[in-house]
Amino acid sequence: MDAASNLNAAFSALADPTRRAILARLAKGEATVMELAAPFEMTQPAISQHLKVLEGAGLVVRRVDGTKRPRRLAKAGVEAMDQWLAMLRKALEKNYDRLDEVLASMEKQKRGEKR
Amino acid sequence: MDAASNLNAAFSALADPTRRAILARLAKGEATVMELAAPFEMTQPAISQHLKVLEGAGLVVRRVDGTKRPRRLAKAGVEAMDQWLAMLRKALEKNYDRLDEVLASMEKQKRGEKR
DNA sequence: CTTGACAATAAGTTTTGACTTATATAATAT
DNA sequence: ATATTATATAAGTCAAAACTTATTGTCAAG
Repeated sequence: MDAASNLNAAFSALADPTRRAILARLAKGEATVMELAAPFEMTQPAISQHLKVLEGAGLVVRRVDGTKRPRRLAKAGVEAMDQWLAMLRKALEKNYDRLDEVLASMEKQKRGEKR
Repeated sequence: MDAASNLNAAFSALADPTRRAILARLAKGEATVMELAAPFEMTQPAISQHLKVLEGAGLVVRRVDGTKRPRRLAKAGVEAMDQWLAMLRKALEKNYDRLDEVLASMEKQKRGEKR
């Protein structure tokens, strides 16, 4: 479970639109498998499998409540991706070519911010 | 090219460690295909194919210089992912009441393993 | 103790992805 | 023109992903 494999798992988890939709739903609060499955045309096992992927990526955690297994968002995975993307973002801010630079600073001035 | 398919492409592009390494290299500045291929044991066509994926995701752009086709980072894709992740991050910050965590750890302890 | 609801797992199918080798194109140098 | 360098495309292979249906495990209610 090194950092790279976490990123593999996390980014590839988000590559699937169903899983992004599940996360978006969970961003509103805890939900059971059935609740998560409802909006989709997929079967319940399919959703369970997606959830397994999301858990493996550290993006979601499971709780036990009777026969239910409500899920909620987990910080771990989101933070890992966030940090990696921050690296790219930083590089983009630093390396942009002249044109980008001019355009970017013009944009920023509109908001009263200066780099 | 709607927003969702951009996200599909962008996240799935980042799911591959070779492609993340390519992006990390490009974060240091423009590079040709051969330069990008050098650190890997893969063949040149494999790298060209990875670059095609990255371009499709709007993460990388191509320039023409003689027979060379140097690549550099592009903002578009990074920003799209960034915004999506921001949504999750926000949800996590919002839901980060200690109550959730306390409940979670209580559940965990209560799990007394009865068969 | 049986039943029904909730969820996970198994096994099979079909797409999709990441490579390979071989070949093609395009600009540059000889 | 021909060769060389840089890259792209084509075609095929193999593994992994995303589903499906069928089945199983587990709890809680009657």
